[in-house]
Amino acid sequence: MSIHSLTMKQTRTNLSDADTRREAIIEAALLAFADAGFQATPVTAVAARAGISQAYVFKLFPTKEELFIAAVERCFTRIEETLEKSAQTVSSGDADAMLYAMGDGYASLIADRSILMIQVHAQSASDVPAIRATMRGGLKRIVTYVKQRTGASDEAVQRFIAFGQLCHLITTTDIDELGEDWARLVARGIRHVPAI
Amino acid sequence: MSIHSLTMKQTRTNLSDADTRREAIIEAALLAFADAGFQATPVTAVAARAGISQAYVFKLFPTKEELFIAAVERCFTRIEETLEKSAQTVSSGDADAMLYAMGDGYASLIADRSILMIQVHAQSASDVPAIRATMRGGLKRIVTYVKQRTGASDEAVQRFIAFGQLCHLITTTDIDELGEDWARLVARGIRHVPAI
DNA sequence: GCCGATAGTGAGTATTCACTCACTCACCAT
DNA sequence: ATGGTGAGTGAGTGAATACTCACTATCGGC
Repeated sequence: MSIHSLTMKQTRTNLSDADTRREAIIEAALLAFADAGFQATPVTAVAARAGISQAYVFKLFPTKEELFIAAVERCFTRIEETLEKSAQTVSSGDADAMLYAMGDGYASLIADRSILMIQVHAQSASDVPAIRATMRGGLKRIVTYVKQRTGASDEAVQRFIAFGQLCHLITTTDIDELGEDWARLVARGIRHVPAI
Repeated sequence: MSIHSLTMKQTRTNLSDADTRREAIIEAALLAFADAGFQATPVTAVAARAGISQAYVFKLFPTKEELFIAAVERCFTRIEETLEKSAQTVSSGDADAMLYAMGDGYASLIADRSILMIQVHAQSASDVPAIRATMRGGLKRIVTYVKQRTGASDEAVQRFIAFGQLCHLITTTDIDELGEDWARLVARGIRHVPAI
């Protein structure tokens, strides 16, 4: 695929249209699957969002599973980009400050829910081997990246991941919109950047 | 319903009473839904597990949604029971020791995966309002129970919940069966009681 | 023995959806 | 102009499945 686009590059003035379409479809899939999950989202919903016929989606992604996996992979890529951006706002010495900044960055990334929900849905669909493998791969990327980039202790990194998961629980249950004491306890210290 | 079963209690032969069947169905639902989630589990699977016709399952639980919710509720009940049992093994003064014991108890409860997976699936299906409400109710029960019973600080209770969520991630991705460094970092200190 | 009620089911129906296929169209090199 | 290639689609198909209904079986009480 990449070889193909490379060899084509000289003869074509325009970039390959199929790759552009793939992009559009992945972005549409990210949003569509985030809404209702792997099983409950028909690929017609993805196609409609991308403004493309369902048949062509299947030509580019032969199965719904591959389509979903592409969306999950994209989600992890976006998380890494966000963490890196946060890291750059902090001097490279202070591990805790960098972890904190990354936490902030992640909190605002998931403010629009789709990045968060894709992960929750992928976790739920992880009885499908390829999906579980993708989740494992994504987690590995993030953990090793955070550990190396911040140089924080194992405990701190583990805590970082654990509180990320807590964010997911808070959002899926909507408890941050609840005024009750127990809810404030759970959501304490979790930052919110309201979605625009 | 309970009045009825009381008056009927003396007599029985071939047919069982509806409450017994409800019980059997909820237990079957717990296992069946844990396998594949709300959307991907047909209620025929629940019926088959309970050894009952699908039509009768629908007579007792008018919609699949209600059936799933019953399973989720049962899951939270079982968690509470387990936490209480753990609490009783520890003297009532030491909040940290009690939280620790509860963590242990929870870890062995979710060793068989079904209690854990139901929660993950429920989280994923939480765009269904009634399911989200059930999750919120269950979380409320657990948080308020743990806080009151242990008397631990808000921070400690929040951490307890966060690391529970981390357990879910570890299990769904199977990373505890991985020898790699990053995986050990994430799973460090999480206890495992192997399923029998 | 029969009656009223409760337990229980076989055989549907209507719909949704993953995936397929035969086809058209736009473009470009010869 | 022509033929070849890749982008793109309309119209299916077959299987799965949530839910229904008309029906039978079993029971306790009289």
